[in-house]
Amino acid sequence: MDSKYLIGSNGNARGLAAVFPVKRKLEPMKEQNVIKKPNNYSPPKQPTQVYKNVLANRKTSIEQERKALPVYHCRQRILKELEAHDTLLIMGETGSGKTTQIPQFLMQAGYANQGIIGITQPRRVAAITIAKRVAQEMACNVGEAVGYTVRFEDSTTERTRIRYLTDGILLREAIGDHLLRKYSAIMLDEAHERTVNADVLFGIVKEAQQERRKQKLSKLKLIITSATMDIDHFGQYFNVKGMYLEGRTHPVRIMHAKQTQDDYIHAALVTLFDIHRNEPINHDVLIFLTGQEEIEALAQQIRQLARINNSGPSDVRVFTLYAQLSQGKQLECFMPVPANTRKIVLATNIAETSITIPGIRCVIDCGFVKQKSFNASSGLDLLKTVRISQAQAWQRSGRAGRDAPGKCYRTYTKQAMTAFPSATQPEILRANLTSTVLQLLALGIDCYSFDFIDAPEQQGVVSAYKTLEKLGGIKSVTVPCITTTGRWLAQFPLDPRYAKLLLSAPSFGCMDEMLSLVAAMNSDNVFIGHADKSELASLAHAKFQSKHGDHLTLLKVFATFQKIEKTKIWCHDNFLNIRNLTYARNVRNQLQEIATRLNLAVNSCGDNLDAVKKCLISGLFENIAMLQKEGHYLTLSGRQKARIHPSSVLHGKYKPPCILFTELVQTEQNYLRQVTEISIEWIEEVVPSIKITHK
DNA sequence: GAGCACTGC
Repeated sequence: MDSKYLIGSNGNARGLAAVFPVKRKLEPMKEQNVIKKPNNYSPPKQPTQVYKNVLANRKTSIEQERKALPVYHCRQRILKELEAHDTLLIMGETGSGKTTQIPQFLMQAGYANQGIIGITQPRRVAAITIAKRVAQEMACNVGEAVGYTVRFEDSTTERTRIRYLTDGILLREAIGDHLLRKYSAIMLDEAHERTVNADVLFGIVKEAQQERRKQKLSKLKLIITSATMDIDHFGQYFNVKGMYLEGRTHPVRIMHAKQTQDDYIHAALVTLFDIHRNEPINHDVLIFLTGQEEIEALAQQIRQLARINNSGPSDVRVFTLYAQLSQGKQLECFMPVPANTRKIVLATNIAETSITIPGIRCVIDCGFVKQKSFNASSGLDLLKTVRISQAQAWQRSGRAGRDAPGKCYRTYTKQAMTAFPSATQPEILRANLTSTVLQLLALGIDCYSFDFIDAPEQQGVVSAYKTLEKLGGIKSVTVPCITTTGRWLAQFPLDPRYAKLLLSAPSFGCMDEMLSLVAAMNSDNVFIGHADKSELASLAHAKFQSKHGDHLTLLKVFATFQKIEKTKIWCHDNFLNIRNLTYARNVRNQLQEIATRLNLAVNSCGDNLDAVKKCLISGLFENIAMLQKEGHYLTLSGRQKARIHPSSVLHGKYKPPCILFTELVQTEQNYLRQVTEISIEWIEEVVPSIKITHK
């Protein structure tokens, strides 16, 4: 092996290696943002009877565990601060117990007497598992005093006082009631993740709080919890000072590369084998990489090298971990490995927050991540490998210290890291805003004046308004005003362009088909393409191919899936992703419920599939491209040069003169993903405002 | 003739 990359973990660096222990510094709390004590403050009520019963039933071992949590000792202080201030900002480190304990403190203090306590989470699984844990602590069943609400699943009852929910659900609820009247307290957990939903919620809860004060309604208490990085920003926005909660994690020693590495995969590989030679065999390794292909390739390489080289004292077991992997394969990395074997997990940033693998003592961080961003002027989606942020680097290294002291090897220099952005850019600054803008309008809020913690660029907002105007959802771009159509569009948990497809489908006579297609388009790729089994897979997929293009192919797959009984075997035999198809089924059911509520006729076009294709134009009229004589396509709006993506059924075959596409993505080139042939004449027929200039 | 990170309603 090339020795210039070797890491000497004992400090005698050779090449890449170098030992630079780095301590994470905590910024001292700033006091300038202290809020004044409100004058109309009333002390909370006494504990409810429900809670007294709960206390009586609580098991002592759980009680001991609770007392050991760092947050437990801050109970009085948290309650006191919350009495004095309506908003509380808590910097809670991993393992502080904030998410499970603070809601219980609030309930105990009587905050759940006139309204419930809501805690938002960025992820479904988190909302569910935390609710279950807290129910256990309170010796009740989920759905009694404690419950959760996530999409497709609501465990709460009228008895529920503490409710864990995803931020998306709370945002939906806000559309129904801007003042969030059913809540007496809301905790926005993991605020530093800065999801689009959370960013919008910040503004909404802030306004709800002010408005309730103005209307002399019951108070809305807010607790924002975040990791340490962005705390000043939150402090200024909410006009409060932060409170620090220590965590319970172990120290992680950080090692940076001594020299710049131009091949981070190779650097990771060499580092791994160095760890394997020098570290105790029971220290498991987690390697952060950027994507599926990279992960599978490196996994192969490691397995081979381990076999040939036998370089280490013992064996290795390699696991891969990324979102598209089946549930079963994902769970494999949780299984214990035989003695004298090292567990090596190659993961995307799914292992950064979503999945925690026990036993990890070493992390190798390549310093890159694949990130999606949206360019409003070209309508281009960019999926690029970019540098991670410094915050992300710390998050990754922390994964080595969950169970015991650990080590983190960074395949980039300490110097290089200073050039990394300090925090990941909030998603709202790089997302397509059509959906967000409409949701805000449904709330009666104009995006131009909304109090964003970080306002998106004007251009993105304007282009979102323009799209909404073309969809018939708003009246004017300069002074946007939501229409009845707009209100209907906002009813669907979909991109407004997809929602439009459902609103227009009845008049094309293809609602049944469109419900299925939109549901399927909303789920991730249903086709499984194996590198080693590609011939078998494409043979299986060929059965579903429609000459019209990818949309009707997808529809055929989903329709067959809906009819089949033994879905598991069928999906396996046909190289289809059962998880994504099942998700599509759930989405379809939800969409159909909403359609029924809106009195939309569920009609079917049978074999007249032109109806489906025409209907697609009604929402995706911005996604049309024309074939040029040079052989590439040019998008109608945005005038981008692009080619049909190789994954398309229309790729490499006859090139239709006019196509409709789902997405324009830039990777190495511009690609049109999911395409369908349409007639040029249909465009003006379906959307009269679009004029096609020939040649 | 190339390849898509991660969430969520």
